[in-house]
Amino acid sequence: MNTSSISQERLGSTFEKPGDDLLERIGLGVTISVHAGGTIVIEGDPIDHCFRILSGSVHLYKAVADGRRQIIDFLGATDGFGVIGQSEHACSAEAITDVVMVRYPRQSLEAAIAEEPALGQRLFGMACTELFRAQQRMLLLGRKNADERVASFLLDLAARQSDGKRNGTCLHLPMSRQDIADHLGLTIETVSRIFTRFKRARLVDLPDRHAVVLTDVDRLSRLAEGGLDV
Amino acid sequence: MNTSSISQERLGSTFEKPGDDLLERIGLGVTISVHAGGTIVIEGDPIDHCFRILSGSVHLYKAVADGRRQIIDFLGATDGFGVIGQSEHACSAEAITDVVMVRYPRQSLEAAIAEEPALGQRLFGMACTELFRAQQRMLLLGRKNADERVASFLLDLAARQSDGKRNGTCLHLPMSRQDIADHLGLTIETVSRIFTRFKRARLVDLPDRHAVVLTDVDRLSRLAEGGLDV
DNA sequence: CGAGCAGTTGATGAGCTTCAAAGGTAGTGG
DNA sequence: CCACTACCTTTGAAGCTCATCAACTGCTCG
Repeated sequence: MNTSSISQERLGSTFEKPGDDLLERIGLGVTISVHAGGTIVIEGDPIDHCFRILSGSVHLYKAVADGRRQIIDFLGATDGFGVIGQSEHACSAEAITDVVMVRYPRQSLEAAIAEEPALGQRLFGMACTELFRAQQRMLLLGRKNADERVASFLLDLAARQSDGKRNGTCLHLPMSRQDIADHLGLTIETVSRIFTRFKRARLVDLPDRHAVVLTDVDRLSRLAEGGLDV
Repeated sequence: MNTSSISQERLGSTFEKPGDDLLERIGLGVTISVHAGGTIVIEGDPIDHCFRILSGSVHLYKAVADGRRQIIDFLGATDGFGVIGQSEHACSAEAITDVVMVRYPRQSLEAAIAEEPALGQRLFGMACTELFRAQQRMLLLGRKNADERVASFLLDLAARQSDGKRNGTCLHLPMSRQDIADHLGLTIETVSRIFTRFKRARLVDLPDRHAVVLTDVDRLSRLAEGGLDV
């Protein structure tokens, strides 16, 4: 796996979100670069480090022996993974694009938490948010049809990425159609067909393969909840 | 909702698992009884209390407007729910059987955590375990077929309920077939058919509707991972 | 310019759902 | 104690959604 190159630099002040000063103050992170397609951790690895993304996109996934995989989540700048409180990584992590991130030795992080309870609370909050998202997605995977899944996916992306879900919002999709399929429990063909159908129905616009413009958020929302057909 | 009756008693010493002494020591719980079928909390309710089950079974679920629902998890004795760190309950909770549980006022619990960091760490650990289970189930819902889902479900139950997955282990299923279906993203008919097929294939025995005896854990395990047909 | 990969589109089919009905089980009241 | 009722579960037949297989398009990069 020669896709990752480690550059031993002290963490600068690249963080933006509230609470990040906590992580910054510790000053124990090391920045790492991983090229697109590179593997960061593998499911079952012992958790020696936690990661925090500075730029680029990552996906977390679980796989079955015969090649099927389920993408658990897509992560972007300021997101972290490697939940301490477990001994092994529950998911594999792979870079979708070139990625720069900070790596924290697990033990140092745990020591920092012991000294600074607010940091522990923040990590607890992050775990709760992840849990909430996971539960949403169980509903999606267990009980929504293909159209509802794709609509939900787009709205979820919008909620996380831009400042709100408004008509005209342009989403950046760093991941491939296959990634989206593996996230939604569908096949690449089904995802592709639904994208074009959504476009014909003027729900979205597709300027290029990595961009989606939401043109009718209202109908998309109703569609995501099962109250509409296309 | 006249299904719940509150009996104001101080919490005794009914806990068993490690770490429970922490909760016990606080001494702020109030025991509550809920009859089978009774609703405990509804998705979206503000989180005023956290709960811990003493006896009986509960399920957590999320619903879509048109009646579809996804059961997020089944809970039994010593399990808790009502994750603090969120403002609203992410799921509804309903009693499957008559249930006795302890109710903790959220604020008191948060105060207790501030005084006793070990308690916070324990809750953090519980959230991480739930997250891990949620991720497992996303793989199940997104990428496993019906047979694999049912096999995985039985093995998961076995791992939680008894002391290990051995041939001859007898599982108690307090929930209905409909509940199982809503947990696995299937219909009640499909679940029923698979149960009888598993029985014919001598993977399990079904003495009555609320009991399953695992008669071939090996094959069941291979089946759950997709390495086998029935 | 051509090779190769990602995505789209079409035709067919499998797996699960839906609809329908019978069989069991538990709970109720005479 | 037994019959009656209501619900849960099982079983069967038909239908639909999405997967699979296959061919084609278009973009990217050497």
